[in-house]
Amino acid sequence: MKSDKISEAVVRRLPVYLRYLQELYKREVTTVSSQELGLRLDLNPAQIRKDLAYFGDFGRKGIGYDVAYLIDKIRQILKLDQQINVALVGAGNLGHALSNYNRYVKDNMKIVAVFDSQPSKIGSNINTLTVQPMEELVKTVKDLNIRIGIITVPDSEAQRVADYLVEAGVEAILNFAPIIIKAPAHIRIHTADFTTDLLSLAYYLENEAGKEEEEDVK
Amino acid sequence: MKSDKISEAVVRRLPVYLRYLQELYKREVTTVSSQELGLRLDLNPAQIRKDLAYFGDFGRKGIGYDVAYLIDKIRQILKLDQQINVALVGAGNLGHALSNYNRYVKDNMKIVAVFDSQPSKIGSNINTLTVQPMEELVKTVKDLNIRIGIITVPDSEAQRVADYLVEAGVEAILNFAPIIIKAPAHIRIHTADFTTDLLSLAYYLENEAGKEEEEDVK
DNA sequence: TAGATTGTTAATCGATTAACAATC
DNA sequence: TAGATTGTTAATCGATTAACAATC
Repeated sequence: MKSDKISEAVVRRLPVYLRYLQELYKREVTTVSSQELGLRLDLNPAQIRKDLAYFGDFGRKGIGYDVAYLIDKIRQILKLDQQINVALVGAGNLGHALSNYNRYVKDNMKIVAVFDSQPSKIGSNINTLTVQPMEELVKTVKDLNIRIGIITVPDSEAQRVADYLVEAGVEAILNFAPIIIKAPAHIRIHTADFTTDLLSLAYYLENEAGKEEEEDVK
Repeated sequence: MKSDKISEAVVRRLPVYLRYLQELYKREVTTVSSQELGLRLDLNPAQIRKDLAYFGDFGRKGIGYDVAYLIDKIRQILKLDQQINVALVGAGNLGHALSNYNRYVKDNMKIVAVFDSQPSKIGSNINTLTVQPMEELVKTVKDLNIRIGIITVPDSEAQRVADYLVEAGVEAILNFAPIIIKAPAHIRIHTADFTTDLLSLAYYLENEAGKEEEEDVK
């Protein structure tokens, strides 16, 4: 077991492991090897073993990993052994889509409040939650011990919403607006920007037949 | 100018550059340095210069980059100088959210068809598009020259939908289902999995005060 | 000319992978 | 015991950053 600083790449693979382990658990598979995990998750088995070894000796030589035990351990590492309350800011289509994930997430992460600035949205219901006005954000975040904020507002509002969330004491932000948000260093920000994913896909398309690229001659 | 194989990391930064350049263009800024770009985008200026230099000598020493010219060049690199047709499979909330992005995307990437397997959804309208049954996917993709597919169906259907898309001749897939999809090597797949983003955020939260971690003694 | 900034090489840093002793 | 598989070290690979000559 080591205790270096864990790299972000490692941390981002943990939820991937967790998800597949949960699937195995449902299928009543009790043991799994790094080999099998790697095959299914398109990862190098050595990498998986190394990732897990950062946090402890979870496996058994000659046997593999106990599925239930490893699930427990990863949930502890990710701090998902306690309920983590989340605020969703922006009650548009994307906000709706995200709030639906509440039911799937058996992972103790729960959206407990939804905010929007549009008067037409305020007071309406999303699943079991009522959309609150932005003015209540700071108070509600404090009252409900909300620790993570999700931003699904238009780009132009994203930075302002981030500032509110920080003011309210949130520790981390998941930002869906395709802009770089600035916040104090102790706030963890992940940007979930699918326009980047989509546009970068285009690079890998075949060039259309018949289309000559004249300027590449040089 | 080089012509090595360009790494994925580089390609994924191109849309980020493009977006900010477009913002500068709208603000009628004509020239920008790697310094300024780096500051705004939280990237090392040397990295930005290097990224761009893979594709050509776009800047001018002592001056910087011409905004309009660089926008043009990046759009060419990303093949966004031609219209790229996209199919959306899954007309749920997430699908709705994505289809809205059509209007923002002045980038020639356009969702031109929407599919779903649920009878209740088929025939309904999303913006200007009518939801089609899955059975029409292969034919429509061919007829409309659709080159990219976006998957926003439940996990359990995602692999099957991917298979359809591949059969129909799509060249790339953006997958929102949190599973690893298998496809032939020539198909480019990007996974946009925000549950991973969200769960990994939890790792960076402070440990709750008063909570002793007994098992870390060892 | 002096100041600014690129394009590019070399140095550094970090992440992935291979290999294997330990051991179930 | 023989086979399997971990945990970990060493080797490799790749990406980022620093530095600077070229030049606008």
